[in-house]
Amino acid sequence: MNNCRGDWCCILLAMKMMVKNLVIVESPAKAKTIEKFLGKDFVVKSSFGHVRDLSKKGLGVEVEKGFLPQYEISPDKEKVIQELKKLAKEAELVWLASDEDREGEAISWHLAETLKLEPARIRRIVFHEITRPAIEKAVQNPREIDMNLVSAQQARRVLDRLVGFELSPLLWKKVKPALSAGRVQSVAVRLIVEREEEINNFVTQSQFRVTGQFLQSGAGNTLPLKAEYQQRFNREDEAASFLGHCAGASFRVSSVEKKPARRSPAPPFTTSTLQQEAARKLGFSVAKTMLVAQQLYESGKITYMRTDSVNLSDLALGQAKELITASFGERYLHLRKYKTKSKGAQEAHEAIRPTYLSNDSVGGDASQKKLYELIWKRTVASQMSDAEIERTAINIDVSGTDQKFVAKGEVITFDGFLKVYMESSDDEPEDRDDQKLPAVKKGEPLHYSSILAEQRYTQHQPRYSEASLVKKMEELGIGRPSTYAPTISTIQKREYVVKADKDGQTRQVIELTLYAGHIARMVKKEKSFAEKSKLFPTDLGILVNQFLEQYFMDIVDYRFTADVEEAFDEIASGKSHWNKMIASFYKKFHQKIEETSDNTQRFSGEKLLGTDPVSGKKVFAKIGRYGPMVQIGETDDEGPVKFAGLLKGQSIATITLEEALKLFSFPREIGDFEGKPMAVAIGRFGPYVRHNNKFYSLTSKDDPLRVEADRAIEIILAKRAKELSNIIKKFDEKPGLTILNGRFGPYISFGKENFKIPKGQDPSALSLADCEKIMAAAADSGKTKSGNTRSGTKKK
DNA sequence: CAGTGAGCGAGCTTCCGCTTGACTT
Repeated sequence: MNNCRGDWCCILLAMKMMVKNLVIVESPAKAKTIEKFLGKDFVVKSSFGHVRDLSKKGLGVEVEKGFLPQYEISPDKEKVIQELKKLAKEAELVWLASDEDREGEAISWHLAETLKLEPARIRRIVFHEITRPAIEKAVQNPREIDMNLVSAQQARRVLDRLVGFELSPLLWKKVKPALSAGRVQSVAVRLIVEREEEINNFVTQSQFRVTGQFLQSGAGNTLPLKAEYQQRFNREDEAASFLGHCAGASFRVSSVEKKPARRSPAPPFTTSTLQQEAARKLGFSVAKTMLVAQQLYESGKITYMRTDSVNLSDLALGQAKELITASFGERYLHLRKYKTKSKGAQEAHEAIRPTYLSNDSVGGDASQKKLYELIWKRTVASQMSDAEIERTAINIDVSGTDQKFVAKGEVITFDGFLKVYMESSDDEPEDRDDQKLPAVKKGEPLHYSSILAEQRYTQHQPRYSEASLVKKMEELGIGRPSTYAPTISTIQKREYVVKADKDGQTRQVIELTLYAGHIARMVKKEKSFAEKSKLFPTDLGILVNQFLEQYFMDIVDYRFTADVEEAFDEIASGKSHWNKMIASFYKKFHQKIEETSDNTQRFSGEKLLGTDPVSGKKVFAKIGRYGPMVQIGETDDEGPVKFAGLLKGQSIATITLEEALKLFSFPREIGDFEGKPMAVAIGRFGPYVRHNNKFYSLTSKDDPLRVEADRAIEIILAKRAKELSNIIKKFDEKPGLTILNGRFGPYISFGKENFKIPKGQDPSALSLADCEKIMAAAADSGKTKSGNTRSGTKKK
């Protein structure tokens, strides 16, 4: 509550309180909770994560001095450090309570260094759950900072910096400026590129699947029995001849098999599984899930949302026991301790769970409610009994063949955890075996009502969604709960990957139906499954991946992270020195960087498309400084080389000579409007219409090659109307000054400058004098602001 | 915001992990 607004206030506060014990944790929400447990001799503050990092200038590592890291206080942490320094000075003991993992240990060490704490005043404590007994136990068992673990973190940090800051500039030089590469992101891109290659190389095959509807021969009022023949046919004539055989065959139940089965609940949520389920069940992007989870965490509704642990505290288990017994009864209770399966897991926190399981819903917006409910259900279900199922298989003999029809059914005899929650699957739900089966006896004759032979196509692997990519990365041990979402946004921001939909392709499906002794043939149209919000590699992503695979296979190898993690573990256990580990890696890596830098050409992915019929020059497609483009002619040719950028949706891999040549038709004159010519052209920010020296962007639905005058006029008029509707007020006395409605609310536009209108002022009621006052005030504060703000603030 | 792509050369871009606000033309 005591928000310090100025230095004097902090000093007064510190003098008044004379803090005996200062506890520092990573997260402010955690600090608030813990303070309640510890009593008034303890002040709990947060470091907001790491407080120092390698210098942003240059490598930030002095290679010659045994890879000595050059640490700097992160610009956005100066203020926190100031405050912590003051409190630490007063305190008798400083309790460093960052997480118990590699990064957490390093945070404690950086704090000790930055706050210049004498070792005697430091108490390092750890806890895995935010409960009173856990915190009290932690305070009773302080230890020292584990320098081996800190070394392992420095190795991790330095390795990532060396890889990222040596590879990226090489890409600027060889491929395109402002690109990036790194241990995590480059592998993520590679996964997507390789999946796309698999899909391109996939050859669809089809088979005929035969299913029959059978009836019992006695009273014709029983349930139909849907059964699948256990053999599939490759060719239509084979399927047809089998149906012909069935027309005259007899059918008999050869056996009925019943088997009990169980289904167990999924473990409580980790970051990765929460992202996957929220995507499947709620349609959330990975970023949205994290945003909403953060809101729930900050309002105290759920435990920490960046975790790789499936563990629940005893407190939570107790709540689950109480709730399940009271709501569903003893029989539904089955408390379990789950163990993580992912290899790199560091388990510094609990699984993601509701703070109070007795709240089965919370307030907040719709997204918060839905996500909370999902977490609640998953947590409760994880402590409930297995579902019990009876699986039945009815085998049906066909006279004259040795294969059988099999009807499968499933009956839930005890629902157990299914009463609350069922995990979804990424796979297409292929016919579920949940039909109700009639009671039949062994040896009983059956007859068919219809038998269908249906052409089925094999399907390529699905492309990755954000969430399924996270799942794969977790399996490979690449990235951490705190970086999954940012990594996915980075590879999209670099334009290595785009999120897009793909319509299914229509194809023909042959259906043969045996009904009342006759076979009917039908050809139906079917769409192969469409993909929504999937990750597709771009030309740039494919090219950069090709570059890295060609020259730096070691880095993009799927085992690279796993291998270096092993080396970090050696350091953490004191068996090896971090500088030596880094040195042995760097020698070979840096040599390869130099070699590639000196001895290779620009890497443009150039592809010859054919010859330009007009000039007779060669036409190429490649990646240029500004992205994918086509060019006519080479530098050695006579006359100038011509260039044109690719349109959205076009790719180097698929563009034809004809399509390439059309790109040189810009700017396209498309007639006059209000006495001035209009032209469609392609600019840095996409296709646009130019008219009377003004620019009007085309929408993504417009094809710049096809837009004609009527559509162009529509676009021009639409933009004019929109601009008009944004005008709140104009002043005849001062024509250059307008009050406008913008993305961030109302503002004053004057010449080329813009001024924000302070909150609480009605923009339509402002007089010219009011406007001038706002402008003068802004100019004033602008001056003082630029006087004392730090340079190098973060940009978007 | 707006038609770049040669070549010159200035100055810029970039990594992964830990954490939240600040504040936008």
